[in-house]
Amino acid sequence: MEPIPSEETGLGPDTAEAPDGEILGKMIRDARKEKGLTLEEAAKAAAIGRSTLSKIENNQTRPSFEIIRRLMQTLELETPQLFVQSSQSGVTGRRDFTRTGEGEHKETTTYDHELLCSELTSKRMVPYISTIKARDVTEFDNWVRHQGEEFMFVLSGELILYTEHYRPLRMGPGDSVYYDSGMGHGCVSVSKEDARVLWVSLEG
Amino acid sequence: MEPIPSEETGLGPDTAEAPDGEILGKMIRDARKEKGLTLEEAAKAAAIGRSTLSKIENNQTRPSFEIIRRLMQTLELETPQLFVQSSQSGVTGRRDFTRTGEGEHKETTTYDHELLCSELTSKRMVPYISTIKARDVTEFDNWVRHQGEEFMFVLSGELILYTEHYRPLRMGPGDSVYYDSGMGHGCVSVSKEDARVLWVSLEG
DNA sequence: GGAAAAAGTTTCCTATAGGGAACACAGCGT
DNA sequence: ACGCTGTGTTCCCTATAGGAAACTTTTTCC
Repeated sequence: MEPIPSEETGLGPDTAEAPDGEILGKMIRDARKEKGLTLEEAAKAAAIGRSTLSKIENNQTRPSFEIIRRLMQTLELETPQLFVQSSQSGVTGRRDFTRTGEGEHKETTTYDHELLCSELTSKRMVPYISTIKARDVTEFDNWVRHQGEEFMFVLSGELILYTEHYRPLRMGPGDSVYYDSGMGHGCVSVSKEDARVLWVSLEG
Repeated sequence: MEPIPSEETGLGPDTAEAPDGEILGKMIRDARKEKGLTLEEAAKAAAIGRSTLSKIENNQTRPSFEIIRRLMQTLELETPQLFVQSSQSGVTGRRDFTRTGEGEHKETTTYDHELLCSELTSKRMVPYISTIKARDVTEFDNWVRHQGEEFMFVLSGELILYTEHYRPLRMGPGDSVYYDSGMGHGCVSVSKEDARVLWVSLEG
């Protein structure tokens, strides 16, 4: 296995071609198979015809919204992924790689943040690793809050997550939490060492 | 103030209810008015007929999925809105904790996915840990693609990320990558052991 | 292997989606 | 009043979605 040269950050070629609706059928078939249903079963559950479903899966028809809606429910498909090919995303056709430890750093008194991508403007999510410095805190005072959603995953150390309206939550490596970042929140490392967490933040 | 939920898992009503015939038209008309478009303008922008749009708004037809998709794009309607009424801003004031290893599992031949939250409907991002099973692959065949953006962080193992239009990218623990998930992509573990990665996916 | 059952596809027909164009109905200015 | 323009609705026709059943393929079981 030959070594593959590392490269990049940012730019890639445009994905000029638009993935057409051919994908819809495949997605539905995959979803059905995933649930282990036959055409008959799925069709019945969705109150549509067996043949109709077959045609949809083979992209031989342009199903009505109503039909798709019913299928979505029975197949428990996540809605937005059905709406392929809209893409107003800034990252279209891009890949942005960050080698461990090489992200841009930003330090405060309690945190050391390492940004895990090279630029932010084209991206909707913001991924970074934070080192939470060990310190003694009795009273938690310094709430952070910013409109949006946030996902946090503990890489190492032990920490306590403070969240408004909730009891403090003690977390260890591998634990994770998803929360409304509009709530006040903040972390304290409770281990002797610093704690490291991966954060992914989504505005809005 | 809301009583604080004592347990940390499972929140959000799972209303997969869809707008029935009556509502769909109204939602679309409202959205169009909101943007200050006339039937003519909206129809043209969505590449559909003026009369068709009129009928849809008056619930005099059962539009095809394709038509609705186009309308959604031009009217910039939030997708789930069309399927789920009620419960907007899903995670507001919520926290959803997952203890390590206790997420819901979903297994395929190449992956073992562990979902890092208890439910998805209220959330915009999807966090999960995937174990990429070690296997021998010469020809990479099975592209995954789904509209949106994705962030991936390698927890352990060595793997190669395949991305359309890019050279394969070899990654190790701590490395991460942010990419357009609409590009075909997929991973292969190149270590003897399985590789583990943290994924955060954002649709749309 | 062969028969039977199950799963999936194709055929056929009817109801209707979708678009063009005619129609209706405002406002607005002269 | 009168056109005139811009907006939304209705009519009409063609293409096709959707379902029942016929047909084909795959799987299962003896």
